[in-house]
Amino acid sequence: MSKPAESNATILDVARRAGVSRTTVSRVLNEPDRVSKDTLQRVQDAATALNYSPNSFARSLRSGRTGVIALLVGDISQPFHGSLAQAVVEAAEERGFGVMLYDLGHSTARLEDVLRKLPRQGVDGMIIATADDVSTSSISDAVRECIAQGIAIVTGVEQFEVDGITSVRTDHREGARLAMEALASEGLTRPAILLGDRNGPIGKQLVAGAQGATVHEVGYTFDDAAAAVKILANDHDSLIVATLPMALGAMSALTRAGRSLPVVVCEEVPFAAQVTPAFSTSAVPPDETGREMVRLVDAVINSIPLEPRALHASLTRRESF
Amino acid sequence: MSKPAESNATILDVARRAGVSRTTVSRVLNEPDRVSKDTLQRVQDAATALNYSPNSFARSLRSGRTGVIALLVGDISQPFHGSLAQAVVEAAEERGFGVMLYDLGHSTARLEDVLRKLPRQGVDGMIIATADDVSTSSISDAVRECIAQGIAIVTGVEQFEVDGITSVRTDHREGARLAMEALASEGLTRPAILLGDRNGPIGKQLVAGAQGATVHEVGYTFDDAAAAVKILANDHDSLIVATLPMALGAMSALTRAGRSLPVVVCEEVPFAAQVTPAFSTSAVPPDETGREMVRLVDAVINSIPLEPRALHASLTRRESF
DNA sequence: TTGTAAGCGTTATCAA
DNA sequence: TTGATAACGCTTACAA
Repeated sequence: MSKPAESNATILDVARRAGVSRTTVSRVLNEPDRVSKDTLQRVQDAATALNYSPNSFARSLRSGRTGVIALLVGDISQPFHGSLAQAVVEAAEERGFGVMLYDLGHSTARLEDVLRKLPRQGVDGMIIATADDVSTSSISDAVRECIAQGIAIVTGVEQFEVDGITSVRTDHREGARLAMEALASEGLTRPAILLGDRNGPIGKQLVAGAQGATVHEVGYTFDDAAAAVKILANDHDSLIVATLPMALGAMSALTRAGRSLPVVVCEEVPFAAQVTPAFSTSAVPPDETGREMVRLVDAVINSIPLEPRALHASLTRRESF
Repeated sequence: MSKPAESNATILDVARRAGVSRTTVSRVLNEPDRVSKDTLQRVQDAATALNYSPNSFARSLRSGRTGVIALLVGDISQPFHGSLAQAVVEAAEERGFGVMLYDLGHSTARLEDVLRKLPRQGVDGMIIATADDVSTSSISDAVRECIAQGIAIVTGVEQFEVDGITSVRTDHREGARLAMEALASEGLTRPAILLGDRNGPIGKQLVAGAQGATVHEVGYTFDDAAAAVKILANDHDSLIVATLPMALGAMSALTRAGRSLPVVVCEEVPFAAQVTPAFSTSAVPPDETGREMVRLVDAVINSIPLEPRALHASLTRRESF
C-alpha cells in the first residue's frame, strides 16, 4: 500500500523523485511536447505517486493569471439571476475558470465598491449582469481602471460608455415585439406594458419593442407592480410585464380586485411555468445568456478574436395568455 | 495634479518613496502598532500617493491564506439557495472574505469532483449547503482530505460522519412541529406531509417533527409533487410540503383537479409571499442560516472558540392556510 | 531535450 | 523601532 500522500508535495519533490529538474516538471505540466516521452512518463508517475498538484498562488504570482472570473449580479435571490449564475458557473468550469460571486443588491454604490476592489482581488475577468441603470461617471472611472488593469469585462447589456467592454448581443426589443404580435394575433390590441425604469438599459429596449403599448414605469418590485395595477385604466385588454416578480405583483393585485387580464412576461425562468396560472413568456433564456457571457469573457481573456453571437428571444405560451 | 498611478506599485516602490525598507511597509500594513508614528504616516502617504495595494497572490503564497471561502449549493437557480447565497456573500464580505460559487446540480458525483478540486483551488473554508443525502464513503474521504489540508468546513445540516466539521444548529423538526400545531389548532388533524427523501438529512428531521402526519416521499421537484397529489388519498384535510417548488406543484395539481387544501411550506423565501395564493411557511429564514454559516466558518478559520447558535423556525401565516 | 538561475511580491526570522 | 535576508512554489529566459 502506498502512503496517503498528504498532497503538500511541491514541484521540487516531484523533480527529485523523478530525477529531473523543476524546469522539466514545469514543462511536463505546461508544454508536454517539449519533453521526451521517457521523462514525461517518469515525471507523471512521480507526480501521481506524490499526489502532486500545483500551487495556484505561486502560479498566479508568476503568470499574473488567476483562473478566476467575477460574477456581479443585481440580486442573486431572484430566480433570473440564479439561473444565470448557474449557467455561468457551469460554463466557466468547463473552461477551467472558477467564479467569485458578488451581489449588488441593486445599489450603484455597492457596484462601485466592488469595482474598486476587484483589481486587487485578482480576477482575470468579470461579468456584470444587472439590468439597473448604472451609468454614473465615477462608475465609468472604476470600470476604466479595471480595464487598465487588464481585467476582461463583459456586460449583459450595453451599460457604460467605455471602450474595451464586450456586451452580449441580446435584443430585448424582440422580446417585447414578439409579445405584442402574439397578443395582437388574438385580437388583443390595447396592451399596457409595465416596466421598472424606462431609461434603464433594458427598459429602453422594451419600450422600443412595444410600439403602440401604453408604457407604465412603476419600479421593479412585486409591490410596485401591484400598486400600479390598481390605478391602471380599464381600457387595456392585456398586460406585458418586464419581470416575473412584477408579473406576480400585477397578477396578485388583479386577482384581488376580481379582475383578470392576459399577461406576457419578458423574462424566462423555471418559476414562470410553476406558478398558477403559469406565465407565458417572451424572452431570451438566462442560461443562454450566461453561457454566452462566459464564452465572451474567455475570449477576451485569451485575446481570441470573437464574433458575438446574437441571442434571440422566443415566445412560450402557457396559461396566463 | 498627481499622476493617475496605474496601481501596479509594489511594496518596494512604496518603501523607496517613504525611505524605509519593505519590512517596514509590510508592518505598516499588518502590525501598525510596531511602527513609529512618524514613519507610519510617511509610509501611508507614500502608499496612497502610489495608489498601492498589496498583491494578493504573493500574500497568499507566503501566508497560506486566501481570504476566499467556497459556497457549494445544491441548485442556485432555486430561490432558497439564492437567498442563502445572498446572505453568505454579504456576511462574508463584512468579514473580509470573497465567495467562490459552486453549483452541484443535486449530483453527488459533482460534489465529489468539487471536493477533490478545492484543496488545489486555494480556499480557506467551505460552506456546503445542500439538503441532498450525500453520505457516500468516497465523499467522506474527499471531505476528510479537505480537512487534512486545513480547509474549514461548515454544513447546513449534519451530513458526513467526519470529525472536524461544524454544522449549523437548525432544528427542522421544529418547523414541521409548528406547522402541525398550527393546523391542529384550527381543527386540521389529518395532514399529509410531502417530502423529497425521507432518509435525507432534512427529510429525517421533518418526519420526526411531523409525528402523526402521513408521510409521502415523492421527490424534490414540482412535477414530483404534482404527480403525488393526484394519488393522494381523499381523507387528508391539509398538506405540509417540504419546499416551495414542491408546494407549487402540489397546488397546481390540486387546482387542476378542482380540489383545494390548506398548505404549509417548510421553506421560507420571498417568493412564497408573492404567489397566489401566498403560502404560509414554517421554517428558518435562509438569510439567517447563511449568516450563521459564515460566522461559523470564520470562527473555524481563525480558530476562535465558538458557541453555535441555535436557529429557530417560525410560522408565517399567509393565504394558503 | 534538459538544466541553471533569476525573478514574481509578500511575510517571517533574525539581528541590529 | 527598524532592516537584511531568506523563504513561499512556480515560470521562463538563457545556457548547455
